[in-house]
Amino acid sequence: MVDRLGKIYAKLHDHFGPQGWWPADGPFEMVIGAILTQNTTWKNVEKAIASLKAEGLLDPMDLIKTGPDEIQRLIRPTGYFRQKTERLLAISYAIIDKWDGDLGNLFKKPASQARQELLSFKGLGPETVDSILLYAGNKPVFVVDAYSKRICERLGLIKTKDYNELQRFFESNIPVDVEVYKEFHALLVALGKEYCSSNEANMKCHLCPLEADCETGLLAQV
DNA sequence: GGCCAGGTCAAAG
DNA sequence: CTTTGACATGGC
Repeated sequence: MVDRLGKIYAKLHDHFGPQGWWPADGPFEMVIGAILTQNTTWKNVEKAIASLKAEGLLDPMDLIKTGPDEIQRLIRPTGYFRQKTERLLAISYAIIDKWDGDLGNLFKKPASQARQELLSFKGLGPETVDSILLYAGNKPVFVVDAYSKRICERLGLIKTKDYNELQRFFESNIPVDVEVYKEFHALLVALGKEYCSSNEANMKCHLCPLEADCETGLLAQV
């Protein structure tokens, strides 16, 4: 399985090229993006981040000085704007009075401890937290999302839908390397967006190895 | 108009 | 322990 995942990674990298994730100007902006992108297209997140940036609010201290109504208005395009505003404010307060104003202090801790601390926030689940650890903290933590689950299922790589089991599957079958983790996750999203929609009718089956005509597919000979 | 998007939580079954 | 509903906007 180590070998198969390695081949999948190589094929995806050949096909899509380097993804350069996460697109963010600094760790705090990355954290904001991780929260805002929950069940939402990145396109809408870009709008919201641009709005926050235009108001000079991409900083925990400036954010908490702003009224919730104003934040809700600025992030409206990302959906769930009331909940997400709460989450942005909660993490901002934590950065200031728990991590002394610097996310770097969180990332100095062992990954497992930082992970537990982040998971204790309401609204920060495993994917959001692991994205933060990997892309903002450069911790070797593999990020599992809806696409990686679906791709694993359709390729018959592993049956479980459990987050922790899927994460363990990837982490124990690819090299422990932050850059590889980042790139692999981003590549799985790229593949998923194009060829592995949740709606099977939208799948481009010529590239899906589970379909009959997939011999020439991207992953067919893996 | 219906379905989906780089999820998460609380309440049921 | 698994399933379901709520949260919400924008694009196709």
